[in-house]
Amino acid sequence: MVEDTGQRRRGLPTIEELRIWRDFIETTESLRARLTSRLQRESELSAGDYAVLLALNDAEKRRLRSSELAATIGWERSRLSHHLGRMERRGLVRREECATDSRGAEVALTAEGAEAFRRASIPHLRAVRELFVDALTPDQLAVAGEIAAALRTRLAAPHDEGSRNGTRA
Amino acid sequence: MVEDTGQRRRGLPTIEELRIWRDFIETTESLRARLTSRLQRESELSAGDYAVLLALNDAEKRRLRSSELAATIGWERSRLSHHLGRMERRGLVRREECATDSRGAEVALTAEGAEAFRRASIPHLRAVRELFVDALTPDQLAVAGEIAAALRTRLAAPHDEGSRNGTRA
DNA sequence: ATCATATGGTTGACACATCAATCAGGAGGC
DNA sequence: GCCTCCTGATTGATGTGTCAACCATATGAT
Repeated sequence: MVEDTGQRRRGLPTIEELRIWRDFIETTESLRARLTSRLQRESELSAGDYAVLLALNDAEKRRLRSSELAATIGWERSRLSHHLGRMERRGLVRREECATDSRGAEVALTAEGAEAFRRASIPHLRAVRELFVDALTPDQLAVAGEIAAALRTRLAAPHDEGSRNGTRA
Repeated sequence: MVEDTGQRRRGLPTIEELRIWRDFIETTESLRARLTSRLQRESELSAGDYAVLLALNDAEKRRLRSSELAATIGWERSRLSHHLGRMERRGLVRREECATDSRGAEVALTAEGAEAFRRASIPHLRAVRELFVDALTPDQLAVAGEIAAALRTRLAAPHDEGSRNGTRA
């Protein structure tokens, strides 16, 4: 752990650090892909659909202003707009105009959307447990939380703008 | 840590476990997004471009059979084919027919592609260091490696097929 | 009231990912 | 040789993500 066969410290990761990085990012990526493909197979919902339905389902009266929804799930408005278009076509949500601000749109969960979410929810959570929670020791799980917090802090730090994104389970 | 305010253990994650999961997946997702947007800004390359260029650059004679390339970076052949089409249009790679198997294609790094990779590489690695390696304590980094290994093992286990995916740094 | 500007949201263009279908060329059996 | 089956790779359709441009309404200054 002191050898440093790689670069002689010039702001670049060592070989070992790089190995960990690649392992880490590829694995989380595979995990995400696996979970979404499973969700898709079992419930005909994409990860995006699930995030939207979850947020709406948790909301008062199962409806949200479009921009609040975007903020909740951490999406750009444009992305949300496109996605809502597709979901609306499938009957999962409905867009209605907002009483208090005529520019605004309210997004409402349809009965069909609520039902789809209900059906998807348990199996999805079970999958999260199987593929993530149960794969780790309690210690590892705790450190996973720490790591997320540390990375998030660094991402939030000034210095490098251009952030965006985030996906919900 | 023993309270378990949530579900009464029925294969579902507890509230706390779910919180960690969401933190974890959202954060890694943001990290990935940030790195790719930075790569894009600094080098006009997407994460996919980088993965392809890296693999080719490491290869003997800077060329690979299409399917070997796919295996190296863990992509489906179809995804790679589409991506190579776009990269070829930009002059980063060249597709040539394979001498030993006339179905096959060989993908070769162009001078332009090699140059683009060279320019992108250092800043990208520096970004990995800043946003990942340096954000973590040595212990956390080590555990990150363990976590990746544990998750990977679970993903590789039989039981749930439908995997695919993986991205390289 | 009028005008500049900010805000909420949509749109279009394009890159990217996944799936199913396709197609050409190898490989083995006969 | 010839037929079947397998394999390497491409294609098209569709869903998804990002960016920049856009439109309409709200808001605040004057």
